[in-house]
Amino acid sequence: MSLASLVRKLEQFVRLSPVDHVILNRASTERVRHFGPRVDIVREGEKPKDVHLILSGWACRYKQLEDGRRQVVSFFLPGDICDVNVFILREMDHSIGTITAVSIADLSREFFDKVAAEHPRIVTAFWWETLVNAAIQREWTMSLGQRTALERIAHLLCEIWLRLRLAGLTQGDSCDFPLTQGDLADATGLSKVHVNRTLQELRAEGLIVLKGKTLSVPNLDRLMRAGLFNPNYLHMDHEGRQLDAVGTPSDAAAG
Amino acid sequence: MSLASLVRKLEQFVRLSPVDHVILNRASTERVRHFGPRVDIVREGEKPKDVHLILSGWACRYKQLEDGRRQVVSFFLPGDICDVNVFILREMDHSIGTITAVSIADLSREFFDKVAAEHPRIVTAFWWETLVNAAIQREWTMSLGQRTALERIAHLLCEIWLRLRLAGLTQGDSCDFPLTQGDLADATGLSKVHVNRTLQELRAEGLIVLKGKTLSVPNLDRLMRAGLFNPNYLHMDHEGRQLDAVGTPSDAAAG
DNA sequence: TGTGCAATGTAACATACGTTATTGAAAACG
DNA sequence: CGTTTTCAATAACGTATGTTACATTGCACA
Repeated sequence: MSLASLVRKLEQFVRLSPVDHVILNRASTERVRHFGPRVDIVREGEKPKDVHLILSGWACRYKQLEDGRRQVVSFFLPGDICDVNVFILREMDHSIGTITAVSIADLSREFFDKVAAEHPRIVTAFWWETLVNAAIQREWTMSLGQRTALERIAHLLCEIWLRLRLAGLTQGDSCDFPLTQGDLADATGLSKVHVNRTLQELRAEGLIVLKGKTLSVPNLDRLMRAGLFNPNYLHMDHEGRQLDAVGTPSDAAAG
Repeated sequence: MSLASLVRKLEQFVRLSPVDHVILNRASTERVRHFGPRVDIVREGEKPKDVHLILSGWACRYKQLEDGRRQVVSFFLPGDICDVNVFILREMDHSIGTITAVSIADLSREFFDKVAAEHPRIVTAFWWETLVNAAIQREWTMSLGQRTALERIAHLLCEIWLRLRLAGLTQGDSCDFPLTQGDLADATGLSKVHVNRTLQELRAEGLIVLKGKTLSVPNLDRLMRAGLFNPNYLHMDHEGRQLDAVGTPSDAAAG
């Protein structure tokens, strides 16, 4: 289904050929699996076999300490690829769990070997994906190390917002937002109670409207300022294309 | 000089051919630069041109907020590669600065293109390096989000210790340790004062001896327990090779 | 071989955030 | 359609860590 999100995202960065499209399309329809919400897709310690492409739904990567302390280390949105080439490692150092119901396509080692040999544009696009994911992880390090609770949450919301927008999953100034306050707590290293307090503060300042499972961001600039958010780490611009162009896919693709 | 550390590290994971050795050797002697301590090698916002291989000395990646808050997001030790393929991005989202005097080799885009086309073993080794760096960044997220000050510092020391040992840079139970308490503070998201308090605590419990620029770890197991350290994320084992084999390079290479 | 600056150490005090507990409101479910 | 469970909200209280300030040590360099 939402192979569209992957292609849209990658094409923001590299122009893919018709053949590239066919390859990606085939890979994402061959071995599809479905999961319910709040379920593990992969567990720490397992041998990684395939690379997972999120077709729909939200998931997360998380780690746990012996005593149960849990940290969400990243979120996966539709169009995200879990870890290009993970299968060269012997075992997973983290788990992947769903937030909502999720559909994934399993991408085999053979698929990546073929891509590496025959589809250089896709290789570049996958490297871009890999480098951006690394940059996101660094930015989370920055957030957890230096940002206050309010800045941290504002920053995370900006990041999710921009990533959803790039994947074509925002409607106007709002989007689906299935994360619970507990999820936000696990991702930001805060307690649930403090996440609650902080969300109220963001609401009180009119920076967000968050109700049910919908988030609205009436003024992205203000939210970005509140979170000391600098979008450079998402590397959404390429070859002179500007961040503002996001949201107008036809223009962007033409660039 | 310390191309040895890179090769030793990579060979822990993939057996490289004699030709691979020649290629790496040439790349790491062609364009070498030297820097003093506490100096920037690359600055946020610049266009990435080359990939940097650390030949000797310690460096770090760091980010800064507008108001000056600074976070070290990773350390580079001899044999580390800064970011395979960064040059596909338009601009750096972080800076790289030296801790000690540092020598680096600049690896060009052409070098990576050539490797990609002709040296599959090196490609695999570079992917391993990339995946391990990602795993380290996730583990830092875990540390900053969930570990207490003492756990955080103990964990970081274990990580550095194992990475140095893999690079062949430990002597018995001690190693060079040029990080100041300020560096540790920037890396762990703690204040300098609290880093000082916490180091005293680690010393008092006999977990570390840290004096001048030398660190000794009399009992790695105990330090690992104090930091809730699980070495799996460093992916130092491969094809049945065990972590214990680290430190006996000839055996390891024979595996 | 001082002399200056950076790094370390210590103390007193401040605070952002955590913990525990309870309640109400939605969802999920049988 | 009630029942159960999860999620959100709020309050009272506790604490790990931050801040400011200053003293001490150690090392680079003149």
